[in-house]
Amino acid sequence: MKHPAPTPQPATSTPPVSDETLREFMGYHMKRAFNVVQADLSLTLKPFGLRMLTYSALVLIVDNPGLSQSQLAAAMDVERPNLVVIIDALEQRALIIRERVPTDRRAYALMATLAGRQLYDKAIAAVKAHEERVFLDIDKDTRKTVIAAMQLIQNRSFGS
Amino acid sequence: MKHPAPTPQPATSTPPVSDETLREFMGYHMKRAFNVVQADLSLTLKPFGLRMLTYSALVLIVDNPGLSQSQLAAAMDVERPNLVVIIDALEQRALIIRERVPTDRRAYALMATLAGRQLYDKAIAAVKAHEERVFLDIDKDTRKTVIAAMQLIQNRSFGS
DNA sequence: TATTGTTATACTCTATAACTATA
DNA sequence: TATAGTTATAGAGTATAACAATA
Repeated sequence: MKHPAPTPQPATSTPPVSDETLREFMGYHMKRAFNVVQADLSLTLKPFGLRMLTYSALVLIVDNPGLSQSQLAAAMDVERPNLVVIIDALEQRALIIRERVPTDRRAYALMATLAGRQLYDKAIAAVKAHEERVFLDIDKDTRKTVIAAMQLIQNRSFGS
Repeated sequence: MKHPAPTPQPATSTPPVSDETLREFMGYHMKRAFNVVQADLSLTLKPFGLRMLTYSALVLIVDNPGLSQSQLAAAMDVERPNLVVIIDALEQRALIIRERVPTDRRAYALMATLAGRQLYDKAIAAVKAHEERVFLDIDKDTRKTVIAAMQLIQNRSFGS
């Protein structure tokens, strides 16, 4: 992602590149907007040593103490192998612990530590501020409309 | 991305994972929805041997014949080094050509070949069908609202 | 047999530094 | 000196196959 427009354009420049064909596609607008959101979210989480995925995993573990890695992978819509490094990162920083489930010794119960819960609080506050910043120009009703539309896309998800 | 819910859940299963905290964030809904769009777009483009980025590049080159790689990189919001492989892929399939600009022999003028323009037509038709499929449940007014919101996010983009 | 977590692997996307050839 | 394109490289995200331990 690039953040500002780096070239002040001397007014008598080459004609700008037309993206009118792509702008007819809603997916194109979604991608470009999400790039902006994602770039600012990354900057927001960096002081906490978190990335989008480690942040999401931490939040889900705090909110669902004892869940397994398989459950977490399903919730985050990532493959189990990719979750391993995410969990490793959180565990190495002692934000979460892996504890063997006595009734099923294949699985781990994931639980946040006190440090994990404290970081959760701080990170969530920062992400809320980030969203207020990024979505400042979008009024409450529009936000609800957007969220409802995003949920319709997910439900479509190609079972239904 | 996983597409259907793979486990029919025997009704007396473990409680589902709660993502209520994350669901308060619009960025979370944008990401999950875009994942669905992106997964279906990839499947849509695969028969044409295109990925999202090679498709976008092809469209912009057809629509802006003679543009330079720097201009294209700026339009696509990718770094110049990353564009090289994208352009290479299109050129190796003879969908576009690189032609030296006589007035500035550092730059290439990118132009689509006949095959490139023909693939452009087919790919755009397929992507339109893809969007009709994925956004079927979203009515016209809502689509306009969503697109307008996405554009507001991009304009925010952290110069302004 | 099936599932949990893991390793190994590979492909894509992204970002930076440094080079070359031109300007 | 600055820019266009390139190379090399590294970091992330994502996907599949195959394995050990356990069910």
